[in-house]
Amino acid sequence: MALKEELGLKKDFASPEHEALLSIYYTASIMKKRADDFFGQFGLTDVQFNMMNLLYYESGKEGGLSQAQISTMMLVNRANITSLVDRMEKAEIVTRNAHTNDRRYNIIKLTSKGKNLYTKVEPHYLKQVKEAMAPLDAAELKRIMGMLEKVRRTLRV
Amino acid sequence: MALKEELGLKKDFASPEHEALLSIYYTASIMKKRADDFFGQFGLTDVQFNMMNLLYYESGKEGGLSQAQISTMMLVNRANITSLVDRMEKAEIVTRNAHTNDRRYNIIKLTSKGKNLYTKVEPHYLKQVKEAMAPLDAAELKRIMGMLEKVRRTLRV
DNA sequence: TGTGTATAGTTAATGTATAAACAGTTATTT
DNA sequence: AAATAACTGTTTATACATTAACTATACACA
Repeated sequence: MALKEELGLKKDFASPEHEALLSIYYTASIMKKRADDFFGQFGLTDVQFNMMNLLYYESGKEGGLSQAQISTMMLVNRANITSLVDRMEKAEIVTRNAHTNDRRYNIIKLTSKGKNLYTKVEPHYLKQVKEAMAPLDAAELKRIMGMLEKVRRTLRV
Repeated sequence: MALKEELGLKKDFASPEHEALLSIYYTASIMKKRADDFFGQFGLTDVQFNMMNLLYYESGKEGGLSQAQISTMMLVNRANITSLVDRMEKAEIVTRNAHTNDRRYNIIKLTSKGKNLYTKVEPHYLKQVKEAMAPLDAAELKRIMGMLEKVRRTLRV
């Protein structure tokens, strides 16, 4: 069933370009809903898990990341990170400490509770990801990533 | 530049499936930001324009749509539509009237101001869409839509 | 005829996103 | 050294997303 039917529309899309753009948009929207449902089981949101992933794998020699670094890697405004860290600090998943040399920075780190939760959830998450993308074979995965990269390059200009 | 470099990550993605999923997610996120910037010129958001599009092209014999119909076509919870219509009613873009036969329904219609604004913005929007998707030729557009459709089918189950 | 069920819309609590304005800290420049 | 610029994080106002609980209305059927 094509997007038009999935949304219950009567009118055709204005152009193949429009249909493709909306396909990307709505597919991402459905993926996000599924991810949020999944992470809800563990008391997390998809955004929170994403931040935990960054802290787990991308931490620098400080053993953590600044809020600005996190916002760059998540492609969101840094104002977001303030409240996101607030919530996760309250849940005892991360700590927030001033950088010793440069007091402009907060260094965010996973607590041991946060690390344990991350390693517990990650394998289940990666299994879900494989299942979600199962209809695409290796060549298709490569092709779709290439096409999306070209689109992003155009959008970034 | 691949996604890993775009986000400034050190570690590789866990699998091609994971990278592809995040490619879809982040591409949609960048598209949304661009759309919101674009519609901001006209005092609109992307979500508001999307609703105007539905009212313009998908209205039934009532000459409008119910909030439940709108929420279905936008793939969002109906609770969203209450405040969305509130804001657009305030901006005099739409009207909200009780259905005469079934008073459970609100019928949402574009005002003449809303229609004028829609027809003014639409051609510029469609031009932007063509530009954004220009790096993909007709065959690629078809291919990416087919792949995304397969993914959605798996996610919906 | 009345009772239970389904549907539409609203509200409240919560999470995430933006932009703009601000304070504090550090870097640069003259 | 003092002035300026750049950067980090926070706050506020606004928009949009969810779920759960609620009211009102309509329908189905015993």
